[in-house]
Amino acid sequence: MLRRKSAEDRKTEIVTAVLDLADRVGPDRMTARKVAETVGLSQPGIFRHFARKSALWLAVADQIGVRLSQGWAEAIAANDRPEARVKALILSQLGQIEATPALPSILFSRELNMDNPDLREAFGSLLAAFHGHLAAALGEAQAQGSVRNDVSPGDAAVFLTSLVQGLAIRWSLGARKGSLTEEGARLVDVQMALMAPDLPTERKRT
Amino acid sequence: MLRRKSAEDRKTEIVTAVLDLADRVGPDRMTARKVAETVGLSQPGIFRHFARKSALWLAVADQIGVRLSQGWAEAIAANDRPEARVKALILSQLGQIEATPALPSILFSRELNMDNPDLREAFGSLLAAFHGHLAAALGEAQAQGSVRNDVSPGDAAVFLTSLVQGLAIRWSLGARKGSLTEEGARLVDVQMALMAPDLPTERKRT
DNA sequence: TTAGTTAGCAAGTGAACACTAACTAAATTG
DNA sequence: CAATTTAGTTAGTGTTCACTTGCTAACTAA
Repeated sequence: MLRRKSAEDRKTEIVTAVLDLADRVGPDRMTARKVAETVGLSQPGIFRHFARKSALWLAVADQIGVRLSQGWAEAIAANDRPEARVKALILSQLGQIEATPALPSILFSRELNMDNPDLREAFGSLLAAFHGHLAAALGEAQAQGSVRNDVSPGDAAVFLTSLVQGLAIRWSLGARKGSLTEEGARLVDVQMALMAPDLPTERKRT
Repeated sequence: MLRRKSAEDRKTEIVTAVLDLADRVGPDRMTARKVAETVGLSQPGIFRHFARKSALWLAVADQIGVRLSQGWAEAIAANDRPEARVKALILSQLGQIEATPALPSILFSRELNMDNPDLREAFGSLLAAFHGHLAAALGEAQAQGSVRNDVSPGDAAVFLTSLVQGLAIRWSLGARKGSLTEEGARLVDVQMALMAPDLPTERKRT
């Protein structure tokens, strides 16, 4: 009558359901009951796989971490020029947010900020890693002269990570109309142009 | 025996307590019970003043709106030069966040995003107003030649509001070490320098 | 002084939550 | 094919929540 799945399959199924619910009803309204309904189990069935809710969240963070890191690795591997790497990193991040819209709200969930220090640390490390990748690429770009040297790579990375977060907020509050990645691509280009050394076309002929 | 306060006084007292609690325990953990304890009332006493929790939140949004708008007005009035106005606007905003650290988390609270559309709209308007003030000042700055004209005022405003939000996130996740306004002042200067027209000192002599 | 208003209370209600206990039946393994 | 393991169940516990009911006592105005 009832198909039983392997624990491994169920776990990933549950994690997916959590991300879906975290988006649809909010991270702190994601209850065991709702997860159970979406995967077709009884409510206590969830706790068969994750003894506590916090463990469930950590599994979610783990999966997100894997996905983000993969995206970064691809962005880095696929681009020789460091400026192209910077842009690819940001587009990858925006793409992940678009595909997993719960991401920003998890970052501000009560679960992360108040109840689950491990979850908080997991996301903190992810953000730091992203910042690190960006700063590294920006440093290289600067070394080879494609970025002005009156801005530190760290500061430039702050501008760009902030841009990602700011865009995500605008996109979220604005009912998610339009493409996040398209708008992001345009604005990254503008910001990179601001950080580019003086171009001949822009240089005033004195 | 028990001092009774006027409803008006109590209301502002309650709103203040909410902001305090929203910071200390998180917006979605701010319960009527805790509010009652901090103002020294019984739990149902809260509902004497605010029939529903959502009404309480709207009162909070109202007070925040007043405070933010005042800050913007002062920043605009106190600065003749539009670039100075831009910086003052941002520092005002960062100051408000530092003084009311619950602000960013309210922006991502379940209450705002899921339960209370009016609250969501109230904050949406505030963000739009801030963006508008910034864009206006940037447009003026551009008109008088103190901002490059290869970036639109709207895009520039997005960069700067994003910077505010990005800094707030970093500050929040980083356990709020250091001064948000100081770091913000430094980075605004850097970004404004990026957006400044070519300076003689930076212009390469061809 | 007295009548009306209103800020407060104690007690309770029903719903939702995370999680437990005790059991069952499907899958796996010897 | 039996023995064991394990993914699932139903039923329930204690807690917390927003909010209600019905009352009292403190202010206020005639």
